[in-house]
Amino acid sequence: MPPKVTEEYKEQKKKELLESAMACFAEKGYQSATIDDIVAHSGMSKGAVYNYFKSKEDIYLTLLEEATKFSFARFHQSFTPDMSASEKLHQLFTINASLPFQEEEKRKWVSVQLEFWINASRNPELKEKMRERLSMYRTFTQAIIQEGQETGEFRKDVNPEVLAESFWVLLDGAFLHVLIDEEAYPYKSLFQLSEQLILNELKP
Amino acid sequence: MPPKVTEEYKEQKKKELLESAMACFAEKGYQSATIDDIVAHSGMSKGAVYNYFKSKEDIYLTLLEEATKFSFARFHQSFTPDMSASEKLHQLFTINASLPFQEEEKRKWVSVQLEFWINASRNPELKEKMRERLSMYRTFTQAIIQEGQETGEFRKDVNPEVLAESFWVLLDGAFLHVLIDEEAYPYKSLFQLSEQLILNELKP
Amino acid sequence: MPPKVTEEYKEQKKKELLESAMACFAEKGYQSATIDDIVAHSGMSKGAVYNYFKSKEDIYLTLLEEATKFSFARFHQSFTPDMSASEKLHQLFTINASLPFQEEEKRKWVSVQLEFWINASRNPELKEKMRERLSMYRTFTQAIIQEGQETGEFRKDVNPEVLAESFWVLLDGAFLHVLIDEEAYPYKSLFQLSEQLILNELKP
Amino acid sequence: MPPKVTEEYKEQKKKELLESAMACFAEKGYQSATIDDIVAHSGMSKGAVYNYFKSKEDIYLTLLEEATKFSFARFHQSFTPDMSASEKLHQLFTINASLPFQEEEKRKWVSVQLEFWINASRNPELKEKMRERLSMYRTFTQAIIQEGQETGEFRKDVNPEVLAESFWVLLDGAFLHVLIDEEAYPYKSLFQLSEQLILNELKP
DNA sequence: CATGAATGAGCTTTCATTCAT
DNA sequence: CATGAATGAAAGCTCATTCAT
Repeated sequence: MPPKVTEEYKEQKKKELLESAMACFAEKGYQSATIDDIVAHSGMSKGAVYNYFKSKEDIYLTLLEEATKFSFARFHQSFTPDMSASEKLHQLFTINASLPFQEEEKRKWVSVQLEFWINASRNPELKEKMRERLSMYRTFTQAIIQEGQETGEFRKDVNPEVLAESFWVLLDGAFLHVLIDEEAYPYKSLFQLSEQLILNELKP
Repeated sequence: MPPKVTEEYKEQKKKELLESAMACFAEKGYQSATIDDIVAHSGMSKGAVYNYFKSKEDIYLTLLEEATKFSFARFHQSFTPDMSASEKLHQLFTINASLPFQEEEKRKWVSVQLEFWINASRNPELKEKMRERLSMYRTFTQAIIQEGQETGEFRKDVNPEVLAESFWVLLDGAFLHVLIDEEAYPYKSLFQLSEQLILNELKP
Repeated sequence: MPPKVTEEYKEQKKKELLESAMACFAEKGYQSATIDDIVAHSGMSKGAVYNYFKSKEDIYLTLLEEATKFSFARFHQSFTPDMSASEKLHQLFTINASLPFQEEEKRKWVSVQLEFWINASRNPELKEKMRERLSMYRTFTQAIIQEGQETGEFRKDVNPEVLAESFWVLLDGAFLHVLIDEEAYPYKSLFQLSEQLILNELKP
Repeated sequence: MPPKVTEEYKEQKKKELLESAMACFAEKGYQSATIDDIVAHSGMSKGAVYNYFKSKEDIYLTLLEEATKFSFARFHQSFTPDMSASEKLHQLFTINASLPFQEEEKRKWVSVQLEFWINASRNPELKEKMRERLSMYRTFTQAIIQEGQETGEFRKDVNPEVLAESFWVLLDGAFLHVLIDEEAYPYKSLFQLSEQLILNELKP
């Protein structure tokens, strides 16, 4: 006889908890958000939290892990086999540029993500994880650029790695600014210019 | 050494405290760094801290305030009247690009700064302060660009505000990446490319 | 003994805590008594105190609130429908006069009560609460006097409000003196005289 | 050569300090008023406080000591050799009844006095001092009553000690009530009634 | 004597985690 | 598995007192 509680049930609970955690972390920050906040937001009991996660940090880490997976999945999903390199690059920009504006929840996500980034810079283990993650993103973009260089879409005398890095530097920097200035500044035009800066450098 | 201590003495003490605070905030983050950490680092007593600052938050805010002042002073100092707009822009890049590599202390500073940025995004009052600060930086850079456009150094069909914003997005984004990747990635080349991306857009 | 504890269990805990708090406040005064004192006296943990009350002040206020309720309940209980006004007045004297001598705990209560009174005089909000409380006591006694005046037991040319006030002034003043002189001075005779002073004024 | 600083100068300084201390104790209470409050109020330095008094408690005790002296001096001063016992009693009532209404400062004095009373009830040493003080006041009043009994002004079958005690119980109780109700309640009439209650008992 | 910066024990309160039921 | 009361280490901050100048 299998356990009373199915695996899906448990996954569902974990997911609910993660969503509540994100809302709380987004609102108050990782340190300031309390387990009680998460409990209140999720409607579950305090014990339940510790049945599904072994610590507050565990929740945080799981949250970030899931997000990276989800983010990459979205990149791959949005590509079709017949896309050119510049179309892919444009797609990548579009996905990310639209991110913080779409939904409230997504916008919150940005602050949790960036806060984690800062925290990681102070913890060797997290730092290493973050480094790998950055490397994945960079490699992914670098591959697109190289593909474009091979097909002749892009100039060949551009260092694809450094430009890939610049691509994410521009996006991450923009996220940072959006956090403070979301209503005040016309970020749409910034994202357009960013794309243009990258493409300027690539077009033959 | 109590009675009628000179004003400089007190300024010096405050400065020492601020330096200790920065070291602690840099190492553990604002929330995790404790007053006792600052006390231990500075060698002063707990009471002394509260003789000079009224709360932990006060220390934090003072730290950031001083830094902004210092940062702007440095910009202005590094300019000479005979510089062209592109020389000024180059100078601005150089100052900032070299920042996180020079000294350990300066590098720590970046993490404190960025952490404050995230915190500000969750606190309306701080957010407003940060917005003003961003605006100052943007306006400052925008003026240089416009100056270049007037002298004919730069193309006139570029929106100076958006490009000024891009300038700082690139720098702040780079700071974010440096935090995680300072040894692993050749940031010199990134900063060079960043400058080139901006100048590409500007040169006639 | 955590999950789904009965409401009575929680009430019991609160009551225990309040009793410990009163013992501590009585011994050292509100300001000087520490949460640790209450913790030590109650045998609970420091956290437990904050599970049941939100602050030291909350404990204090609850303590006083409960006491006023209890005190009034006792007045009403001790009255029977067939009592004359002077019997009621006598009863009121008896209840209060016996109060500080009966039990150690009750005697302590007097000092906590009077300390609160002084504190209230320095805090507009508490002052207002206290004023209402005094007014309740006065009105209650005034009604008895008026009842006696209507039945002809008491003289009609006495201001019932002022005499009701005098009644409590005598009692509260006596409590004050008892605090200092409980063994040294024959308070029984004082309370007898007090009653006589009031009745002298009332008897036709 | 005598010390630069005359004895009067020092007495003056002490007096100033005591006045500031009383203002602070009256406003916040003994525990909550800080040495810094007194320093701020007096305009002196923190060191000065400790030059003239050895501790905060010392200030408090001196304050009370001085007050008792002053209070008794005032009683004696207000009596003339040709006064009858009932005139003296009336005088005593008048002095005390007018006390808390006259000046703001005097009114504050009442709260400091009563707070000390409560504190004394928790400290054997202070309690003993207070007991002596009460005894002095009682004996003083008792002497007047006995004087009246001897001259035939007052009834002889009244216990002068208990009535003297009642006299002060009424006054101290009234002070307590005034603290809370100073504007709301017509205390003049209460004091009048109080006097009448005492005289009723005494007149032949 | 005067000064006021320095001290540090001690205070209230918070909160991640545990575990008896 | 679920619950939520219990725990106590640790945090920020206060303030009476000291003492070098």
